[in-house]
Amino acid sequence: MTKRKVDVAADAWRSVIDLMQSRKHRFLEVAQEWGLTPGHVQALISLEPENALAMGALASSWKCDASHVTFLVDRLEEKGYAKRQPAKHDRRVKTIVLTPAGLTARSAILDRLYEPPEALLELSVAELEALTEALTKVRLAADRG
Amino acid sequence: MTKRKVDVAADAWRSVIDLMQSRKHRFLEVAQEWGLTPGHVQALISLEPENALAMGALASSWKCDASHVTFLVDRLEEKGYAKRQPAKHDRRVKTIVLTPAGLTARSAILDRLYEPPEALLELSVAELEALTEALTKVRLAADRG
DNA sequence: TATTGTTATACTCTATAACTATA
DNA sequence: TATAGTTATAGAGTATAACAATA
Repeated sequence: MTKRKVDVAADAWRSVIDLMQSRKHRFLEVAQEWGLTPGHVQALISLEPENALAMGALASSWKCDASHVTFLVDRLEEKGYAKRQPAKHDRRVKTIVLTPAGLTARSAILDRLYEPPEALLELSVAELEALTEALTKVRLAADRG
Repeated sequence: MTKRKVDVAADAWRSVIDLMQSRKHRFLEVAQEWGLTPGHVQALISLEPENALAMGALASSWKCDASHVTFLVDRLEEKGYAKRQPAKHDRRVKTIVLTPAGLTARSAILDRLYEPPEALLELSVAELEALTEALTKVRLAADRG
């Protein structure tokens, strides 16, 4: 008896989840290294240098209340990682841009988060390439859907 | 010029992280469906039926303070999903066991969490099997390390 | 006296509601 | 009057410290 594709997919997905679960402390760890809360790390890394957003847009993107965006951005501003920039066309709107220090911190944090587990090196280069290709394909499909 | 293995591994890991990122809302969603906080869901699914632990052991496992374990277990007990069982050998120690309702809830929640994204079906069965095999290998290596 | 777990309390994170400034 | 963001405030979640019961 052969498995149906959905069951094979379920096995594969379960392996992804279980692997992530075993690494879930990493995020908290990185936040502590930088003296930030996990929420502030999440905020900092989602501030894209080439696509500065306004407070309101951040609230939607982060799926939280506008008042909480104020709270998060306040701390990032205190840390010198971001600053509010009133928009030219409408002075109510404030765009959040990363400072040079913020850019540096953000990319250092991303490096730490993307740091692969040692165990990944047990795979061959061919297996690693196949893995990347497969998961990228899935993510692109997910983004479309 | 060919890439070094560590760089290929970094690409692979990044693809895992990015994929998970795109699904991070799922956990919160499931928690809401069950009228639980994410913390309580995390607690419930980590209570293994075949390996009941005491409060103190849960505090280490969950990397939180003992007083917070009290808080979490209180809610699970109120919901009827778990109960405290004073240990025979030392009546200070309380072992937390899942009730029948807790067992049912736990496995239903796990089913929801393990539910694969539609997009995974874009991969062939062979690709899915390779994915599972590779990630399982990594996780086993990580557990050893 | 030392240890397991709880209670009292305070601090952090997050949301809701009232407010200010601009449009 | 409506909208962008902030301030005041209250509710969860989490920790620290003092405590009770048992060892």
